[in-house]
Parts: sequence; structure tokens; C-alpha cells
Amino acid sequence: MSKGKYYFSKSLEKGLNILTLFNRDVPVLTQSEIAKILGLNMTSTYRYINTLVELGYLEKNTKTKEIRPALLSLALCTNLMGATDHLKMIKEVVDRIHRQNNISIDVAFVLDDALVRIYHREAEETLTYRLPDVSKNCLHNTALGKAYLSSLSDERLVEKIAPMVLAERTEKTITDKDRLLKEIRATRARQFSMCTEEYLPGLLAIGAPLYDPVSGEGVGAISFDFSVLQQSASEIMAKYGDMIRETARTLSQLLPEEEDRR
Amino acid sequence: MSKGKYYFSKSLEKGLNILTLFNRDVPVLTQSEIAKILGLNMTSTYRYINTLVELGYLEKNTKTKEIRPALLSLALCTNLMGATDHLKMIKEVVDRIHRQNNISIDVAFVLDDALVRIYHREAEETLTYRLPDVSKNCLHNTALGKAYLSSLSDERLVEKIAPMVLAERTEKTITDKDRLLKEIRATRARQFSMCTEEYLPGLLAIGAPLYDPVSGEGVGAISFDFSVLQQSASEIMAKYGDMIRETARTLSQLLPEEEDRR
DNA sequence: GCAACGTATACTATAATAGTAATAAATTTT
DNA sequence: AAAATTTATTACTATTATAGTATACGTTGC
Repeated sequence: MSKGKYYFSKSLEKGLNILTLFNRDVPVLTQSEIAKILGLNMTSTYRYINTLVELGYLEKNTKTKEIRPALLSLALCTNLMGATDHLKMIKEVVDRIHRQNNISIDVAFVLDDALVRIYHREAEETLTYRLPDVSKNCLHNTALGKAYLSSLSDERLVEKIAPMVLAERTEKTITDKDRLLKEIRATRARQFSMCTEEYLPGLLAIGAPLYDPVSGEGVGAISFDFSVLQQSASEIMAKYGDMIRETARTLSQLLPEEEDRR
Repeated sequence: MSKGKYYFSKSLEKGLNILTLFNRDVPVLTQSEIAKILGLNMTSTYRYINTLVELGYLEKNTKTKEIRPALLSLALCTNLMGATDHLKMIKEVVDRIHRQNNISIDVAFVLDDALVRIYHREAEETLTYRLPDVSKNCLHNTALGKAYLSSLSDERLVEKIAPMVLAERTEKTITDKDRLLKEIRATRARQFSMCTEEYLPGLLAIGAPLYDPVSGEGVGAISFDFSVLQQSASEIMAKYGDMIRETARTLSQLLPEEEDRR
């Protein structure tokens, strides 16, 4: 077995990877699609899918062969989500803000430099973009990512930025590391981040970092998203700046302790 | 490899089994507890837990060694739950009934003779019992189970009951198969089931079967739960009988087609 | 009819896991 | 506070599960 990985089950990883492919935008997949996305051969793909189908996590349409999450996935989710009270409290706070202001809200944590979105509410009757649930390479071009970066000390920030590749998603994306550094410092001073069409044309967002209540370390971020059609960047900053700072503070109190996390 | 199971990954099964152990009532476990519950040896248990921790699905408190679901579990759940629209619609209906009447509601499907609960709302300020999310041997002693059985044709019903062992959960549990058969027929005529402290002392419940909208086959059930302290069985039947029949009918329309399921 | 594609099954070399045993660390008992 | 017990982790192989190739089967479209 390869060095040091005696106690890691690749089979489990692959099986879980299949489950993670499904989401609101991708409720159905075929075996070949799954094989292609995950880079598995057809036989292995068949084995893992078959396992998940036999267990009841996935279901396969016998005619079309389409694969989708099944009942046991829902049961699993009900269970798991119930097991973490944090989320419930986070939800309550986010739901309240969402209800009162009809804005799109994202809550995400940073895990190995990826943004893991754990809760999302969408404003009604507006165009908003749904970030995928786990996204890499977006610390520099999203309000969430920039908010998180602004939580780091200058030292850690430089460390973090060093290995990053600043992918250019739009023409407004910051691709220069020095400019990013300045931007993050400004963000830190302002106490919330601003993202003006740097991730997607037409998408404006502000974000604020979430801190571990005990260690005080930055662990994630919250963002409010808007369309350029709704309001301008300056309007958003004036109107929602205080609110997002306040919300982030409230949420930070509800977080699980860092020690527990990983 | 053992007969016919060429295309089944045991590793994946074991890993998923660990995830399914967590729920609202069991948010934390230790390695040895997991090993005991699942009947695994410590090394294998360590391997699967370690895998899940490394991937980010579980987190382990470095001091106490306590294990609990972590961020990626939440992300996975957000994804998976979003992938099935059905659930969203079911939730809306159940939430409405719950809000308007403040009653405890369960929605469950039957999979391999086990009740898989997919949604649950709890009445406020009352004592209610939470059914585990996947429960076996309770088709005969719960409102959900009896409602489901009442959806079957007499022929299928006899078939279903034959291999069952009617576990005696309370002194009121029906343990005689003939009596159960009669009870189910009465349930069928009434169009909703009644369970009077047969599963748990003090727990009253009524249930109604959910049918596949296309095939018309019974696939699950919905139940309203009450405490004997709140109201009597006859009151419940009078007050909620129509409502539960109506709700079951509404929900049945929202279900995924049987063909897809498994 | 036959390609072209997607899915399922058979088969075996190879890599992953189970299980034993040993060690380390923490907890409880004496 | 030492001894005993429990719990977690690491080391090590025999065994077994899986990857990957080959092949068969089933549809769909032409």
C-alpha cells in the first residue's frame, strides 16, 4: 500500500464522491457521466453505483438507467443534519435576515482552501447565482473568500496567497497578488468584503468573516448577493454593510469550537 | 469473492454505516462505541473513521477522541436534499399542517420492510416520541406501519405478515397474527390507522398510507402523534381522521414514481 | 440489418483490507 | 500512586476485494 495511507479507505472515498455529485442543479446522472467526472473506469463505477443502489442511497431507473438519490439518502441527511445543532441555529439567524430583507445569503466554511457552503437562502424574484456547494480557487474572487482572507493576520495572509493561482473568472477578477493583498487589507479595515462582478458578470456581493468563538480564528464567511440590476455597489455597502457585520458577529457565537473541527 | 456479490463494495457499506449512526439523539460517538454497534474490529473501525475524518465528513476531538459529523457532512446533505424536489414539496405540505395545528408529524417510506423516516416535525410544548430514522420490526405496532399494511391487498398482506415476528413492545402490542389481520382490515375500511400505546406507553398516533401516484401501490405512510395526556383516542379520531386522510392524498400526488424508486 | 454507444458480467493480477498482535495513552480501580 | 482496565493507534501479513481488461448484452439511430 502506498506510503502512510494504511488507514484510509479509497473505496469509501470513491463511493462518497459519487454521492457528492448530486445537487439541486444535477439531480440525475448516468453511469458514464459519473465515470467521466470522477475519472473512474466503467466497472468500478458500476460497482460503487450498484452498492449505493442496493443499499438504497441511489435509485436507478430501470429503463433509462438514470441515477438519482433515493430514500436512504434523505434519511441519512435527516439524521446527519439533526446531529449538528449548530446548523439549526445558523439557519434560524439566516432565515430571519432573509425573511426581513429578501436577500440571497450564503454561509460557507473554509476547508483546505475550499469554500464549503453549508447554508443558502435565495431572494425571491431576483436573478442570483448559486455557488456550488464545495468550490475551490475562489478565495480571491468571491465576497466569501475575500471576507475569509481578511480574517487572517498579515503573515498568514501572505502565506495563503503565495501558492494561490488567481484564476481569472471575469475581466474584473483580481489576478495580481499585490493588488489582492491591498484589497484584503482594505477589506479588513472596512470589516466586510465587496465583490463587484469578479466572480460572475452581473453579480455583486458583500461578505463578512466568521470567527471561531474560542480561538478567534477566521473559519468561514457569510455573504449577501445581489444583481447589478437591483442596486449599485455603493448602495449595497451603505445599506447592508452594518447588517452583514452584525450578522457575522451573531453567527460566530453559534459556531462549534475550533478544537472539534477536524 | 462470495457468490454473486462481485459488484458490491463492502468498504463503502461500512463507511456509510458509520455515518448513519449519527442523529439528533446521538450527535457524538467514540471509536469503540462505533466498533461495538457495527460489530467491526477496532482496526477497521479506525480505518473508516480516519477516512471520514480526513475527507472532512467527521471530526474527532483531539483530546476526548469524540467523533461527530463535520462540515462536509452538512455540505453533502445540502447537496443531496437539494437534489430531490419531492422532499421539498412534502416538507411544505407537512410544515403547513404542523403550523396550523401544532401536531407532531412523521412521513416515512417502507423499504425492505423497514420504515425509513424522511421527514418529521415536532409539536411544541408536548411530549412526543421520536422514531429512529430507520426502524425495523414496527409495521405491526406503529400507526405508520399499520397504515402502510392497510394499503396492501389482502393477498399481499397475508404474504407480508407471514414471516413477521410480532415483537411485543408494550402490553398493548398486537402479537397475534389473526388479530393483526383483522385490525388491518378495519384500518382499511376506516382509511386511517390507529395506534394506542402499542409502540410506547403513552403514545397515541393515527396514520394514513401514501400511494404511488402512478401504480397506486402503497409505498409509505404519514402519522400524527399525540400523548395520552393531550387527548383521548376517540377525540383524535374525530378531530384528525379527515385531516390525515386528506394530507395523505395530497402527499401521494407529490411522490416520485415507483419505477424510479430503487 | 449493423454500427455506435452505454451498461453489465467474467476473469485475474494486484492492491486494499481484516484481523492479530504489539504499543501507547488515557481512565479507572485498588 | 501503582496496578489494572479500557481505548486508540501503529505494524505487519494472509486473505480478499477491487481495478482493469476483455467480452457480452441491450438500446438507439441510421
